[in-house]
Amino acid sequence: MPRPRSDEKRSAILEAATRIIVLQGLRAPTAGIAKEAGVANGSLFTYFATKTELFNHLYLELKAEMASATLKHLPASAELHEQFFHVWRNWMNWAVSNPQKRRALAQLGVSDEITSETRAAGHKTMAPVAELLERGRASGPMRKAPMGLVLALMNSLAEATMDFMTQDPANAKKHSKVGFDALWRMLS
Amino acid sequence: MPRPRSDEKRSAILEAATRIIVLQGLRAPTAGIAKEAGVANGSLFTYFATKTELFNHLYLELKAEMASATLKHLPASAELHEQFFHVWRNWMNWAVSNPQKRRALAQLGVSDEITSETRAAGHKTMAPVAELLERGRASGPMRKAPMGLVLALMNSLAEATMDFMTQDPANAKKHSKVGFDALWRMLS
DNA sequence: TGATAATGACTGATCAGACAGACAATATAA
DNA sequence: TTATATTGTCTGTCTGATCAGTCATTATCA
Repeated sequence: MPRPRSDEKRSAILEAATRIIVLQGLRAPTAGIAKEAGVANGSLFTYFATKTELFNHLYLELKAEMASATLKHLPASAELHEQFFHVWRNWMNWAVSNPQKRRALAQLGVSDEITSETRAAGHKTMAPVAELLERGRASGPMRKAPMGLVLALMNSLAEATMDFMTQDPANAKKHSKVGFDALWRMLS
Repeated sequence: MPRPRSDEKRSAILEAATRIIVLQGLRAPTAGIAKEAGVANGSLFTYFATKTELFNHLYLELKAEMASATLKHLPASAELHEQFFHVWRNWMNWAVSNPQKRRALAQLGVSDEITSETRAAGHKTMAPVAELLERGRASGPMRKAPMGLVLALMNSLAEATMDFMTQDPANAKKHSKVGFDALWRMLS
């Protein structure tokens, strides 16, 4: 039997890619990613057949991690407003605590190297948040608006709030509150 | 006098760049942009010293055009709500009527080839909208929130609404209304 | 004719991915 | 147990393709 394919190296490559993407963008040479991961240039291609495949895996991994953090300890039986705020706070906390991962995710999300399948899979991970939103608007002024639009509006508020928190971390908590209140006013 | 450097060719290059960026992204070869503009690839560099300079000029040009369209026929003496809605409608109309320019602008906006000077100049063109927003929030629940955050939130709602309108043009007008009402609820 | 604009073949640099062999880990045979 | 064969992973040098920008030459004006 040969040496087993190491999951640690796989992770090392994904983490290295995150760091390098933040510093150099998606145009960064694969050689740099491999070096940062402490792996030979050619080895990278034994884990991911192409650069594009690496990017797609990284996108999904980051998206899934974000969703997982966002949904942690969701109080299933609480008031909707409280559930929503819990999710929002988790979401914002993840963003401020992981600015690099978020930056990389943003770059990947804009790139056309990410396939629509990967995007779809990524959206799926946030489905529980969409459900929450669905309940939130059901009785409010947006009850007749298309769900897709409402989702897009919420997402955009979240992203804008995260940007602002990251840029001014000292007042992050206040900004998070402002963002959430804005969202809630929008919904009800 | 020598032959004057043609403004028409300059514009042709900028328009060609817009089209090519939409189709191929910012990595598109300059040769392709030159060809699309009906100009030799070397000539491109008599108008713009580097690819980066071309991108910066294009960014500003597009931003300025958007601002100009947005502020057209602003009814200076009307109610704030009406002024605001007027601006919003112009803004959304420009976006739906110029999806390519908007796409190109989005790609440029995310790129790190655009300098902070260029960005600052771009923001300046939308300053009147910022003023309007300033008045809009002055009496509402966001009166104590940082202006930068309020601006970012408005922008994010606008972008999300534009995306949705572009994606479903048949109902663009309805979506525009939903977006604006959401913004207004957020502000007051 | 003198001055600048325009041209397009060319170059030097860059990089994704290929490839041929090295190596670690086991399996088998005596 | 020791020696050898077999396996698939890992390596890092190499290559073919790509592209931004150059430059010697030509075209176009006053």
